[in-house]
Amino acid sequence: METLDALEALSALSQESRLQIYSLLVEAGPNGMQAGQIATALDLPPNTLTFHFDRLRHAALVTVRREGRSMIYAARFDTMNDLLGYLSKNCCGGDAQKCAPKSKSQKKTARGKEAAAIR
Amino acid sequence: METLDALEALSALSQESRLQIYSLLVEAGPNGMQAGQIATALDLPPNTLTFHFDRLRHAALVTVRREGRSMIYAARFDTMNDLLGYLSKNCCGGDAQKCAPKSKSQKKTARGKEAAAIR
DNA sequence: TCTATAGTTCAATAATCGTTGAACTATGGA
DNA sequence: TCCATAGTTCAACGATTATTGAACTATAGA
Repeated sequence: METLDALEALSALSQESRLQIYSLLVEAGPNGMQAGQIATALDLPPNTLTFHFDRLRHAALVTVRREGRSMIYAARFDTMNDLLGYLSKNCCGGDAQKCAPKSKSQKKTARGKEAAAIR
Repeated sequence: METLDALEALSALSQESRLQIYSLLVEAGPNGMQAGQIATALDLPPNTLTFHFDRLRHAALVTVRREGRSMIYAARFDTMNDLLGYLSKNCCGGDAQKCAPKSKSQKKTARGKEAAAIR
């Protein structure tokens, strides 16, 4: 995944309503969910919802298909997987240890340092 | 990690300059980097840089300490690790398979479906 | 003490983003 | 064909965000 794609995905997910929408769609699984169901669940007006869906769609985080009168949105798990890969690669360097949770003894040392640092 | 913390981290990383800053800091490792070095590397004025550092700091993605006249910023790997955990848990559901890359045969089927769907 | 270096703070501005209301399109059923 | 349901489009508005210039604070060295 390229930096610009990651940036679009991060932007799409960095908004409360959209993160909620996306979470619902992930729970719903590959079959997706009707737009109206999401509107009800999150109490969002239909035009606002369309706006957010568009952003998620442009970030390749969801797909849509029509089914009768309903639009069915579904999460694109492949993109989330790519994003996780990007963040792990570009934000943890080659060294996976850097991102790994610290062991207890290491944690203690780290805490001491952190306490001294300005946050 | 709570949803609101994840949202703050995602917002902090969803901006080009900040993602670049964070990447540099990750490369630099636990010892961090002088603010001035980052300013030079990314060609950003000092006040703009301070603004972005503040957002990264509030999202708990970096720490600062003073060293003589320089401010040394460093990535907080623990937070990135928490964010990856959050995204995996809340965005991949209990079923890690959902986020896992598809096998070749599955990919083919999936492509057919995707082609029919409106993006 | 004086000066240079390294960043921060603050107010102003421009750009982007999210929400809303009103009008519109698409589909299904009577 | 007419009506109801399900969403989309578009323009307008307010809120948030990023950038900039100018003034300021903190530290080091002469």
